[in-house]
Amino acid sequence: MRTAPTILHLDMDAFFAAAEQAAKPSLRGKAVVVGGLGLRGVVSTASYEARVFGVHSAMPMAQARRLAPNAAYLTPRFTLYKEVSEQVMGLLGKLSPLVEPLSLDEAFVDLEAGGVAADSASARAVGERLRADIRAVTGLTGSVGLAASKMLAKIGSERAKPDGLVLIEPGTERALLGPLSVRTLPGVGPATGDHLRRAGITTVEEIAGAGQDELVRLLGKAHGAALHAMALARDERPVVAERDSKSVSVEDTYDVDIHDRVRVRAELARLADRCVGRLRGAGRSGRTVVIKVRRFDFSTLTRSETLRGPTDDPGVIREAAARLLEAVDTTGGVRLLGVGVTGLADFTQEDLFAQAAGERAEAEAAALAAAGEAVREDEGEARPEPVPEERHWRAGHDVTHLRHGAGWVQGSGVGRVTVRFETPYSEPGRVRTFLVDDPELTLSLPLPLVQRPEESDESDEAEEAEETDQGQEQGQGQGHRQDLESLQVQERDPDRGQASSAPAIRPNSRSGGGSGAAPGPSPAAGPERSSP
DNA sequence: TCTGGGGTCCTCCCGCCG
DNA sequence: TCTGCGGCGGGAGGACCC
Repeated sequence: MRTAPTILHLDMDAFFAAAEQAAKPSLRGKAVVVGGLGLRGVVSTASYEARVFGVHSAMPMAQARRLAPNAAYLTPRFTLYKEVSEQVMGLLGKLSPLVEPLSLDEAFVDLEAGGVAADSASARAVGERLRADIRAVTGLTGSVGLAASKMLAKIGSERAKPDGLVLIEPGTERALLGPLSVRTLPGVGPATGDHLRRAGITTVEEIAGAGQDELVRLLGKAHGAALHAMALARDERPVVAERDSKSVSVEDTYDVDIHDRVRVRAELARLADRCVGRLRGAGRSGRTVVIKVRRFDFSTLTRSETLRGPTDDPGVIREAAARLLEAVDTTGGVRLLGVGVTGLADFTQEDLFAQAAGERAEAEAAALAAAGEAVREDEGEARPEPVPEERHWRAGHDVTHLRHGAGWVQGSGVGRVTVRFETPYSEPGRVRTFLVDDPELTLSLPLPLVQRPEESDESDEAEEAEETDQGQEQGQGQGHRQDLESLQVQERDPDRGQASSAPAIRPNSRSGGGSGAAPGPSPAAGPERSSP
């Protein structure tokens, strides 16, 4: 048990939403909600301004829209978040060789392994410097918790939010934890919380008082014992820098339930191919194939099959998934399908054969590899993507217009796309509306949130890059050019602008696509949010 | 109101085997 | 030959986390 607060937990504040606000000057200080905009989407992150209305993570998007109709609704831009995350993780890496990322916006750092003196003043100084560095490098704020264990460091950062630092002095842990809700402890979710409540246990000190035997009786061996230890502030889990993943899976929720069995089979095959793509991308293979089916009534079932050896062969995984589906009743419709692989290895059954059987088998393995390549080419064809990805005007995504410069998609629908022209370094910009197949409009890469001095002429470069893409874009756009005569370029006052209120039309039926709602300014949000 | 996607870990059950 | 038992792997589901 450590006696000094040498474990640091960093949690970026409302990460996705904050990154969007940094990228889009017109959204700063406004309610911003990032998540799936499809019919069955949920909220990934809500800005603090949106939380005032009761919007929070994991809430159904439809409910969020009712609570905060004037918020800006954006689809996630993982490219941007990953870039910012890498910058942040880079800063953490300077503190210690022992950094355990939990997600894009959260990590533990073992300061002791980084040679930081084991006293509160040193830890606090490191934490404050980190927060300043994060702000300077990314323009965003993060909250820091410092304590002698992971659990307490995490509780610390939670209490520090937003934009703060909390150090839990060794010796004060029990007093701090005691009155807190059982839900504060990691591993206590809605079900366990209910379970404990029915047993008359609602606070951490009541867990501690109940005794380990009672906890084990209530929750089972592993969970009960772990929870009792946590309640006594005992948490010896080390910071682990690298972890091999143990499974790879992909899943899709459909806007409308699928009833057609043939379509279910086709979707499952498509998911199997995507899963193999991810598996191969990670250089892994797997032995157990799992399918997941969520039915119309939200009941979820999984079926799995363990193969004789690990494989990354799309044909094998597709066939296994198809076999597993045969045992599942899908009458009534399915809302979600998934394919996963567990029992991961760094070699395949084919590799083993090759090793064991010498040259002849090696030749076979080569043939198999060639077959794999062929299938990979098939994957592209098999994917039903009649509309090129580039022409999906997803709310929040960056675009460049030949004449108007850099901006982002504010919304789209009925053949129009509304763009606000501004960059992370500009003043709030103006809004203009174009036809969705306007050849002068192209998707572009996210700009860094903080302008680096040597990149001051970056926007020019970005425009040049987009111009190179222009030819392709035009070619792709020819097929579905329509109602050119109705082209209208609408200009709006940047402060009062409201994007088209036309009904949302999703350019493609798969989740993740979609038209954004108009992120008009939300008058109620402003005054209620005092800047930190 | 209507519930994403990608994971991890745990528990329970069952059949097989010695 | 039958039965009981423990270990183990596989399969299914639940809970939780970000």
